[in-house]
Amino acid sequence: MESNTTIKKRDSVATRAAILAAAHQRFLRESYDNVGLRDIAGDARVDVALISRYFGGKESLFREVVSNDARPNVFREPQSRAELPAYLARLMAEDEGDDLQERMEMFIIMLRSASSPKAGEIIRDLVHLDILGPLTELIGGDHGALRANMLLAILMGVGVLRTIMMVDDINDVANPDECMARFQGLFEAALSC
Amino acid sequence: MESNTTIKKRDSVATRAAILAAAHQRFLRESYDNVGLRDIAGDARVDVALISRYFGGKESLFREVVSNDARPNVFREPQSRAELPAYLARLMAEDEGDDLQERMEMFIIMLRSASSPKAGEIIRDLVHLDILGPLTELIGGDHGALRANMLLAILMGVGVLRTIMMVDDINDVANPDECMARFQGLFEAALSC
DNA sequence: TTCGCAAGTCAATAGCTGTTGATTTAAATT
DNA sequence: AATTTAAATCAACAGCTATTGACTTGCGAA
Repeated sequence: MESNTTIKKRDSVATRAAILAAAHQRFLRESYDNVGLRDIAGDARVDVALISRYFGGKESLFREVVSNDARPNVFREPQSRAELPAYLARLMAEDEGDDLQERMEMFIIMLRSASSPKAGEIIRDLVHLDILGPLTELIGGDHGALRANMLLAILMGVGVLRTIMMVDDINDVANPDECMARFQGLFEAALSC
Repeated sequence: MESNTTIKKRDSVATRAAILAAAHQRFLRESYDNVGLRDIAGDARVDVALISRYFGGKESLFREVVSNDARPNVFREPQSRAELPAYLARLMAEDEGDDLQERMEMFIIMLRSASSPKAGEIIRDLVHLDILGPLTELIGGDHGALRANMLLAILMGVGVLRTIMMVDDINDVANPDECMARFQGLFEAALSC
C-alpha cells in the first residue's frame, strides 16, 4: 500500500503537473510579462531550473498552458446557433463553482497576455483556429464571420472590463438573472443583424 | 528673425514635447512593459536620462500620455443618448485621416497596457472617472450603468479583437458602410435592453 | 566679457529576468 | 549490494531594465 499522506518526491510527472497548474493560476491573475518563472516555481514548490528543463522555456510553458485549456473548447459545446445566446449569457454569469467558469478562464488568460510579443503570437493563432473558426462555422449563413466577431468582441469586452479594468457593476442589477437576460438579448441582436 | 529650418537645441519645452509624442506613438503600438525608456528616447532623439528628469519616471510619463489624450474625451462629444449609436459606429469605422481616429487611439493605448500593475491602476481610474461616468450620465434612465458597460464592452472588445488579436475580417463585409450599420444596430440593441 | 543657471551628456548603479552547466541525491535496475 | 539512470539542487551567467549622480556644455543676463 502506497501512503497518500506522504509528499511524493522525485516524481517527474507530478512536478510537471504542479508546474503546469501553478503556471495556469499565475497567468490567470497576471500578464505573461509580469509572471516570473521564479513565481511559478515558488507556487509549485519546485526549483526554477526545472521549468526550463521540463518545458524548454517560458514561452513553451505558456503555450502548453493555453493549449491544454483550449480543449474542451468554449465554442465546441453549443450544438446549434439557436442555443448560442443563452449559452454565452450563461458563460458570462460566472456563478462560483459553475462548470462554465473554468471555461472562461482561458479567456482571461488570453486577454491578460495578449499584448506581449511572444504570448500574443500564440494567442492569436488560438483565437483564429480554435475559437473564431468553429464559431463562424456554427453560426453560418450570411456574414457568419462578422457575427462571430461580434459575439467574440462582446465576450472579450466584458472580460476586459470586468476582470482587467475591474469594473464590478456589470452585474450590479438587483436581479443577476435579469442581467443575464439582457446580455442574452444583446447576443441575439448580434446574431440577427 | 528666428530661423525655422535650424534644429532647435537647448529648448526644454520642445524636448519635453518630443518625448511625449514619441511615448504616445510607442505606447500605441506596444504595451507598457514592452516599451523601454531607451526606445522612446531614441525616437525623440534625446538622452534617456532626460525622461526621468522631466517626467519623474516611466510611470509618470505614461500617466501624462494618457491624461493628455483623455481630453478631448471620447464620450464628451455626443450630446444626447439618441445620437450615441451612430457616433460609436462611426468611431469604430476608423477611416484613415478621420478626426475620430485619434480619439480611438486612447482606447488602444489603454487596452494595450491594461494588464500591467503600474499602468493598469492609472487606466482603471481613467475608465471610471473619464469614460464610464460621463457615459452613464449621458445614457441615464433605468440601468444606465449597465448599458454604459455594455457599450464600452463592445467598443473594447472590438478594439482588442482588431488591434491586439489582429483579427482583420471585422470590416470584411463587401460594403464597409454596411458593417458600420450593423454595429450601429448592435449599439442600439444595447441601449434598448 | 563674465558669470550663473539651466539643458544636455555620460557612466555607473542595483535589481530584475530567463537560461544553463555542473553537482548532488535518490530511486530503480542488474 | 553495486551500479546506472533520472530528478532535483545550486550557483552563476549574460542581458536587460529604470534611475541617479556627477560632469560638461551652451545660452542669456548682468
